[in-house]
Amino acid sequence: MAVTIEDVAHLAGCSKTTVSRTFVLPGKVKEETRQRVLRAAEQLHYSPNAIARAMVTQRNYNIAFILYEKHFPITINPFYAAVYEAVHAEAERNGYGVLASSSRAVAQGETDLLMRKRVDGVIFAGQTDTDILFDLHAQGIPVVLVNNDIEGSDIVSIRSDEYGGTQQAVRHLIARGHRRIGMLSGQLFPYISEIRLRAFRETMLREGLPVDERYVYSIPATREAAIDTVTRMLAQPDRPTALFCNNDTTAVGAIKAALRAGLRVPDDLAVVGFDGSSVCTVIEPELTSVAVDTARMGRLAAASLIRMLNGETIDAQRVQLAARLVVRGSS
Amino acid sequence: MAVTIEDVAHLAGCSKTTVSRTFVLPGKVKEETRQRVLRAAEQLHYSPNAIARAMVTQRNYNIAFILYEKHFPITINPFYAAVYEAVHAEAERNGYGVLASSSRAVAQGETDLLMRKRVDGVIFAGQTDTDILFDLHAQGIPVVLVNNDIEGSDIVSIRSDEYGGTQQAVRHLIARGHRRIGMLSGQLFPYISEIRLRAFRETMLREGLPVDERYVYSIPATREAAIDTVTRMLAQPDRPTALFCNNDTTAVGAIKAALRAGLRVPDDLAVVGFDGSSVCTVIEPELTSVAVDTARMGRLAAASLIRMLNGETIDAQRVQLAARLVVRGSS
DNA sequence: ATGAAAGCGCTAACAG
DNA sequence: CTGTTAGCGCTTTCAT
Repeated sequence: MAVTIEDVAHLAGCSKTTVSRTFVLPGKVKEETRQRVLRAAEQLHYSPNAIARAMVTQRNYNIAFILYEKHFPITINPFYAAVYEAVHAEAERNGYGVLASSSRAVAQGETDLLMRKRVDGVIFAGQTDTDILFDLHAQGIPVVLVNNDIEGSDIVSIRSDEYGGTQQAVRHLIARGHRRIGMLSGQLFPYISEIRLRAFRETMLREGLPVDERYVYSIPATREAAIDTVTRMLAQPDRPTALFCNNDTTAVGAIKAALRAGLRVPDDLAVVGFDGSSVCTVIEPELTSVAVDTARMGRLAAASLIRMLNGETIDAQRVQLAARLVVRGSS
Repeated sequence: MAVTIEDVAHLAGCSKTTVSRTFVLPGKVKEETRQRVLRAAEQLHYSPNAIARAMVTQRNYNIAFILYEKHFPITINPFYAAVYEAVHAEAERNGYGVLASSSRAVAQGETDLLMRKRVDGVIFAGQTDTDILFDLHAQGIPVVLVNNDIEGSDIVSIRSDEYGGTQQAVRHLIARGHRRIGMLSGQLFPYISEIRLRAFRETMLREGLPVDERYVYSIPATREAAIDTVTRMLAQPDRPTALFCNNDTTAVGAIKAALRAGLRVPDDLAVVGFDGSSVCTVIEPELTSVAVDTARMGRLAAASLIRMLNGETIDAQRVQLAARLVVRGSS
């Protein structure tokens, strides 16, 4: 039914091997025969069967992008959506396809999804089941971590400067004259939440400002939870004049709560978010946010993985990307 | 290196065939041997190699999701992002992986991405190069269209009720007392834009209201273009009191323009969008929008494709989903 | 109920 | 520079 390498070989009057070579190692074929093969291939609308090729080369040019289930589906999370896009773009540029899935689907006996499909490598974004990680690692399947880090292991990881980003945000608010600054600590996965929270506390302290624990909220990282929390907070007489939120979604919730309470942003309440995701410019006033370079993060993750797939060595095992505060109307 | 079916056969003391059968046709294997094989497989951490399987069955349980380039990357477009998620979920539920790509990548000689990878079927979202479509169709590769329709062909398509949705939106504004209603016609792809524009005009007419052509804008479907356009519109003395926008992105732009001009939404300007995408609840006041059932759209597209892959027949070749106006604060 | 053999379409030694 | 041979790991007739 489908045209195979053999059909092309017949028409071009040569062996399968030569046809194969014209596609894989064009340099090793005489110009004349190469042309003949190419013409035959075109005439027959031949295109090499990647499955058959994968069968023998043991590589199928597909990688998996596994996102921590709480951030799934990808769409819902503007941050990881951006990372995914960058991964996808870099992968496609190198001839790789990307199979996306959630950590839950993977964990549910469907490690098979990874194993069966025989992806060449895997990118884990966000929290990760270490068992699966080591499983893959043991099987020699290259793995790259995004926004996570398994200490003590030699697994490649790409993260951003959580601490420095938070510091910039807090100092910015202080420079704007704020002294009572609260924090919305959305429950992202521990690794991230903890660093941002600690950075907040330490920076406040270092700048000589007290941290009022009544205004440090640990809440689910949803817009709804943020709206509820901030609405209640705004009813307090000595409420903060500024709020640092550990992601954009909760920051948007904070802005909405303030607007609904009839307050002005940033005059009555300044808000800063984290991630620099697409929602920053949807809300009005637009959200000041610590921008993580998600494009670079995804690109680097994919590029590193592909290098490993090619047997090349990785220069940096742990990469930390700079985070940069982008000031907009909300502060 | 990797454990194969043969290793399992040895350990279980049977032939490869029997091992294969325990996984594919468990009913055709004696309970006792089945157990023995299963135990051996588990012990060896065996998992069938999908590539080898694909090689012989000629199916690799991967489908492609091709999005019209102008809507790419998926992230950027909250509408198609939602469709993609639903496609992905339904596919995964059925053991299929999804390879996403843009129509541009596909068109650029890289039809191969589809051909080489030998996906079992393809979903095209938005505008489509008909040549590629017919190419695939000719090769017997099942295809499903989302938000598009090739008239006169027998290609399965899933769309939503553009006309009815628009009608609901316009009537809603009229019911709210608006008489001077403008329209922001973002340049989506022709098929969609035209229907929504025509529906707007016809509904206004039918309701006995004049369409002031000065306030029917055909603009790029971006937030920026919408902000520019609406900012200028608001400077007109006899400006509309309401605006129907043919997608949410431009509607958000309209709201932002009004707020920046110091106007109140919806009191000074009511805004209605189209799509019911995630941005509706990010902006404040939240956006009234014609909700397209993207979840169902994606699910149906994937389900239909998979049915075709299984050789089953499709009940409905052309499906039109109902659209429903969701009223929020912006009107 | 099970096994032997053939083959899916391709690449990779190894010769020539 | 080109061809021959031997698989990659699995499913599928066809026997038994």
